[in-house]
Parts: sequence; structure tokens; C-alpha cells
Amino acid sequence: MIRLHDTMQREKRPFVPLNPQRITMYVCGPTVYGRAHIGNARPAVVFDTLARLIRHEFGETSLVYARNVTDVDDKIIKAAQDEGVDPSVITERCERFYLEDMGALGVWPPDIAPHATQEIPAMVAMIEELIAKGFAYEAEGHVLFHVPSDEDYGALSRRDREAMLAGARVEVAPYKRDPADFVMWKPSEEGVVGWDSPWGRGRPGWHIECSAMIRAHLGETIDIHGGGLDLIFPHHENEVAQSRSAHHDMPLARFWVHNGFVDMGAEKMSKSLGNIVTVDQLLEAGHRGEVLRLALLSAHYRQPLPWTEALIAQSKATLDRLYRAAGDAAADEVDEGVIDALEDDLNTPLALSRLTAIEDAASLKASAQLLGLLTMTVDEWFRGDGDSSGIEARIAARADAKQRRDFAEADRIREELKSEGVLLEDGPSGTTWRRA
RNA sequence: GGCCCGAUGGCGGAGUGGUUACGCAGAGGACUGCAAAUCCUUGCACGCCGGUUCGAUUCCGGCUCGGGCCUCCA
Repeated sequence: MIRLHDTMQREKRPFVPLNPQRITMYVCGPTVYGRAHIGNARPAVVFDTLARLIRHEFGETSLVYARNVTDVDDKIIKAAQDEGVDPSVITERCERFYLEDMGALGVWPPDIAPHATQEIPAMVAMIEELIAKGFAYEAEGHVLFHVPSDEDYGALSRRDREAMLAGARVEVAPYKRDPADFVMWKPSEEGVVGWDSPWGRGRPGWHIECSAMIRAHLGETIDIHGGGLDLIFPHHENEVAQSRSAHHDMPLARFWVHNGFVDMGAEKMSKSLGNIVTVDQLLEAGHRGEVLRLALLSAHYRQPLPWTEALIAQSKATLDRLYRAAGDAAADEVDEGVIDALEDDLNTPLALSRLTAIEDAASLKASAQLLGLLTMTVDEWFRGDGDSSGIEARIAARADAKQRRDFAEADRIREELKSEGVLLEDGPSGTTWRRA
């Protein structure tokens, strides 16, 4: 029995899907205008791991996992203008990068990857419904959701109207009936990407994208809605308002699952703070995807995770050890202790500690693979696919030297290889090598 | 200012009303020509002040410090 923490109720409770044959999960995906940093990768890895657990428990075909791609957005428009290209050039390139980077981290593609630009009619339809029902209004080419029309607004983020207004740091647009009202549709000027709509040529707001795409692909009420902590307000709060208002108060999601941040030093990693390290930079630096994945899973998903070189080094050391322990055993049964830990609100740190205690190689392999780890052969892990010509010959030469008890020569060869990143290990059945 | 979250050993990080987390790093030992890997042993902890309790790192209250959100953000 999986237990999950739900942000709406602020409690951990048993995860009982509405329909175990078709469990629905939606996670807010990337806005494709730049390279994903390691903080962006955290939800991708966390919800990938949750998806693996759900499939393990309920069956391979039990889950429908949707992760959207926000490919219309003011930051994208700006990036496109800066480069003097069509926005699609930016979005297609960045989405390709995103999929490559996440793939390197062992993140399986979601079942459905809805693109905002492909779903405009569904958004327009939902906006029209909200206007018709009196939850939204048109003003100067904009369509706004009227927050006071939703009595339960603020339930997810636990803030009331006064709190929201007191902290408001953006000046209120004159066409808003209420300062808290938010945009679902906004006009596009000449030369800016837009679509024809009943309210003129324009583009959707961020929040309506998710509400409309969730309904179109997964239904009115889904089992799990995931994303980063910073999306709770306003993004998810606004999704809730839109979807619930359109759907006769039916809840949008039964479980709201939010991951914590990856911190750089004492503060969160974010593009606006400029303290980011991207996934491709880390890969470029020679860190393998599994190392980064393990590092991201080393803290509980709701806790902050400090990102340091030491964490990366530790993750590498742990994986080296696990690869040695598991060898190339064929995966069989997943360890019960690992399952228990994951079932408890995806307690990956506890699961990882139990992983290191598994004695049976086949079970270790299976358990690690449930977490997206130990996916390579031992040879691939320790030697990679780099140029290894000459290594065996020099190992043979060193064996000769050792035979002659010429340890100076033997050590010279070992040092030479070490300087090339090749480490030797003498065992009872001869010398093996691996890359550092 | 409002709301929310956190504080565990050198580092990362679980968990628990009373007994070992675990990992990485460190120290000692075994093994080795020397190493590496492996195995054994080992030191180091629960922010501060009160309260509840036979007993609190664990529950309650206050405080301090740190972080997050308050319509860009994973």
C-alpha cells in the first residue's frame, strides 16, 4: 500500500486510485526556452520514480502519466525575438535538449506529452465555459478568471484574500475587476505568436494550459498532480480554481504532490538568481546520468537538497560499490525493504540505504533498477566505451615486470595508466582495470 | 508583514517516547611486493529554553537561526 503526502490536506494518507486500471498522473513539465538545470531535473526524476513504483504495484499498463510542454510563453517569445527566429525554433531545440538530458538521468518519457500550442481549442473551450458560468469575464481583449467567484480559492496554498493582496508586489492592471483576478487569455500584438479566438487574436495564460490539457487527456479528476513547491501558488491554486469551477466543484486532483528545491549554498537554484548548473554541464564534466539521478534521490523528495561536489562524489562512490556488489546478475525479485521504503511517501533515502544492505545480487539488481539505477553492465559502468587500446598490452607488460620482481617498472606502468584515468586492481585471477 | 517548511555526527541523510540507521569521508586491522578493491573493527549527533513524562532527539509551547511562496520560477 503506497502512502503519499497530499499538499491539499497536508497529510500523508493511503494512495487508493479512483480506477486502478487507469491511474492518472499529471506533472508540470518544462517551459522550453533554455537548458534544464539540475533543479528542474528533480521533479522529472522524482515523478519518474513514483511512476515506476506505481507500475510495479498496479501493473505496467495501470498508469497514464502526462507531462506537459509549455511551448507558448512570454519568455519564449522574448528568446525568439532576441535570436531573431520563430518561437518554434527555440521550443523545438529546447525540448530536444530536455528529452536528451532527462533521458541521461534515466527518466522514461511520459505516456503523454501535451504541447500547449497543440491544444488551443481545448483551452478556448474551457475559457468559454468559465465565462458562461460566470467565473470569468472579458476585458480589453483579455479574459480573466474572477477570483472572488470561487469561494474556496486559496485552499491549496492556504492563504486568504487579505494575505494575497497584502503581499502583492505587482501593480494591478486597470481592467481587472479584482486585484487577484488572473489572466486566462491575453491579446497578442502584431508579430507575436497568437491564435484567433472569440476575444480576438491572442494566446493562453499559463494556468489554463494545464487545466485544459488535464481534462482533455486525463479527465476532470486525476489521481496525482505533481510539480515543484514553487508552483503551489499561483499556478496550482489557479488550476484548481479553473478546473473546479468548470467541473461543478469536482476536485482537480486527489493527491497534490510537491517536490522541494535543489539548493545552491543556502538558497534555491533558479534561473532568476543566476545560480544554476545545468544537467548538460554536469554530464559534460564527466558525471554520468546515474550518478546525478542517485544524488537527486538521496534526499526525501519533499526536503531541500543541497547540491555540492561532495554529493556527486559520494553518489559515484555508492554506485561503484553497488555495481561491484550486483555484478551482471539478472534482475529478479525487488527487495521488500526497498518497496516498503518507497511505499512510505517515496522515501528514497531509506530505500537507498536498504539497497546497500541487500546481499543477493539478483535482488539488488532488480531493486536498484526500480529506482532507475544499475541499468548498465559492470563493464559499461567501469570501463565505458572509450578507447581502451593499449591498456591490456601494458597490463601484460606489468605482469611480466611483476614476474621478474621488477616492482619499479610495474609501478611505473600502473602510474602511467593512472595518469590516463585507468585504475588497476590485482585480484586472485589476475589484474583488472577500470576508469576512475 | 501574511502564509508555509526546516534545524540530526566532518559531509549527505533516515528514523524513533527508553536499545546500532545507513552511506560517504576519517582511524586501526586483515589481505597485497606496494596499492586498489573487499572484509573486520572503530570514533563522532539529534539548534536553544521551558513543559508533559519514570524517561524526549522523538510530543506540546516559546525562542533563535535558515529556507520557500506572496501572481517569472521544478
